[in-house]
Amino acid sequence: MKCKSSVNLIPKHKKGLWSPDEDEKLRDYILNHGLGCWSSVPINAGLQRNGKSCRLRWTNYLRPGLKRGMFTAHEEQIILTLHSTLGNKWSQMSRHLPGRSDNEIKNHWHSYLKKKVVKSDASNEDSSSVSSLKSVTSSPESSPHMDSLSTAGKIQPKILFVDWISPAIDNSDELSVSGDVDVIYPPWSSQGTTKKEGSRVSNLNLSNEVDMESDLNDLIYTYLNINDVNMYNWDDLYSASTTPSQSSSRSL
DNA sequence: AAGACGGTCAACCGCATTAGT
DNA sequence: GACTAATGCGGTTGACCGTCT
Repeated sequence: MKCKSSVNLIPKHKKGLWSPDEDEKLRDYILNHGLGCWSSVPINAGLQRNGKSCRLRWTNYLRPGLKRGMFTAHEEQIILTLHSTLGNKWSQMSRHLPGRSDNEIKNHWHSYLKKKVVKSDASNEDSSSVSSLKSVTSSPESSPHMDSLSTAGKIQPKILFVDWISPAIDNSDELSVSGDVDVIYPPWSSQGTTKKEGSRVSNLNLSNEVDMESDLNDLIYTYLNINDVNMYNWDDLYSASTTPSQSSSRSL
């Protein structure tokens, strides 16, 4: 945990909005060196920021795979479901919404969803919409997207960031979905760097481990609702995580 | 046209937790 | 076990922008 960095060498830390130049420095540094000690990142990257600020900027804005843009109705439903069971556990929610940062979910909740819920509760306390939401949220495993996922004929995802998979799942090399899925272990992935040495695309044949199924299915269902893959920063992803010949999912 | 107001979002702050010494 | 520093997390702030009056 401790990091032998020369934090004291930093005279003062810049605050406020990030400039494009700063973004580029941070992105270039992480893509080239991977994630290590955040306190040393600004020094090595030539930024007058503290490590905390760099981490936030990376996770909320620069990290490849971030979706950005409007939340879909499905994503909002997931947030409502999770919030009713987890409360204000934004980081836990973000694990169920690949491509969304905890900050993004939190902001969307405070700016929109919270009011929506309040309005809904006030207008129809005994309405079916409220009761249906509560019935959905009584058990995380019984969420509507989980139910519909079990139906046949769904398109399978072709590619997943390892960061989108919970650490619990990633403890095994075998993942519990049917078919082939490309799991990407990019150099910035804390989960992937040690196990896969980064910069690899692993084409995994997935097995049927029941105890892992629900979490991964949840994740995949979310993925299936992504309509426009171009909203992802695929260029950054592939340039950093693969060599051109390895991009088996390039056709996505 | 311009000021007020409200909504959104990026970023900061402070506390809690984790992990090394 | 105590101390210390790094990191994670949630709450809050402030800048910006669009709409309203």
